[in-house]
Amino acid sequence: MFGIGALSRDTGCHIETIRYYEKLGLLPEPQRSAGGHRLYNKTHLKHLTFILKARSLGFSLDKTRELLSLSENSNRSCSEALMLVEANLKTVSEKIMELQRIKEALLIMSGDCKGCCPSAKAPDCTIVESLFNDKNADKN
Amino acid sequence: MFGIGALSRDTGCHIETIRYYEKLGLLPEPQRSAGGHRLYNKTHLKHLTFILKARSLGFSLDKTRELLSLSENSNRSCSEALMLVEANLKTVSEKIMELQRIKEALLIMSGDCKGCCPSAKAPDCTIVESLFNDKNADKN
DNA sequence: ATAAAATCTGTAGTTACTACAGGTGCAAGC
DNA sequence: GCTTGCACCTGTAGTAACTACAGATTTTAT
Repeated sequence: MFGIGALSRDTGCHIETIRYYEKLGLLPEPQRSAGGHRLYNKTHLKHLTFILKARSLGFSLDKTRELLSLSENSNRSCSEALMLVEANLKTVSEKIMELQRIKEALLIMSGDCKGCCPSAKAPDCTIVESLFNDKNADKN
Repeated sequence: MFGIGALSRDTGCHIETIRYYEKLGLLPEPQRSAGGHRLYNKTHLKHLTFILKARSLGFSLDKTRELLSLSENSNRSCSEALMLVEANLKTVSEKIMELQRIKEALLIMSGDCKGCCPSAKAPDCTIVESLFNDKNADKN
């Protein structure tokens, strides 16, 4: 049995975050000392590690909750886990593509500016000018 | 002179978002009709387009505010704009790398699972098991 | 016994919006 | 001139995933 400070140190997860996960029902409520302090065991440690790992793989807390429930429920199928992973893979791939598009555009802006910088005044900078140019702007 | 609905239609930006940008001071306060409705002109349209384009390039609203102020201030230098672009480029590149790390890991998980799925029960799925494995978990 | 450190609860702040609720303005048709 | 219906108004609360307090209490160490 150990306190929240030890759990925080062992996992690298902030104390506030641990309490937050408990409030959301991701982490089971631990025992309490006579004075009301939380007392954890190794199961909690495993549980929290699972959450942190899922989070580090880009799963939302909702999806993480789903994964946790799969890990505890023998009458659910492995294919549900696969579906969650593949949905996340799709989201992540899309984000990468969007960021790559952004990166390309920024590289062009930065390259163009090398020619006008630092002699130009800011309002005449090619960067600023290209932002007034409405081509390619996202329409939300 | 046109109303907020027309500005919204022309830019693809939600009415609520336009009001939100005004509240944040990103968009100058427009004139009002006798009854209090906002009345915009072409300058507002250009301004909002600038904001949307910056946003579509991954700039935060704070950085967008900076870019706007550069666009209006002749005694600021072009190099400030370049610095903003390059800082954003760095952020975007880092995000891409992080997402690629995640994508690799998810691909491995999904590949490993193909062998156990769909016969296994969820708690024994290689995906679930690998999440209990604390190697490589982010420590916040 | 007392001081210091750890922990407690609860609320508010962060980013960039979105979604109401409940009220008023405005323009068109009759 | 009146009514109807849509556009617009303000203000508040909700979203995700936390973080940062304030102010009180408990635990631990001397």
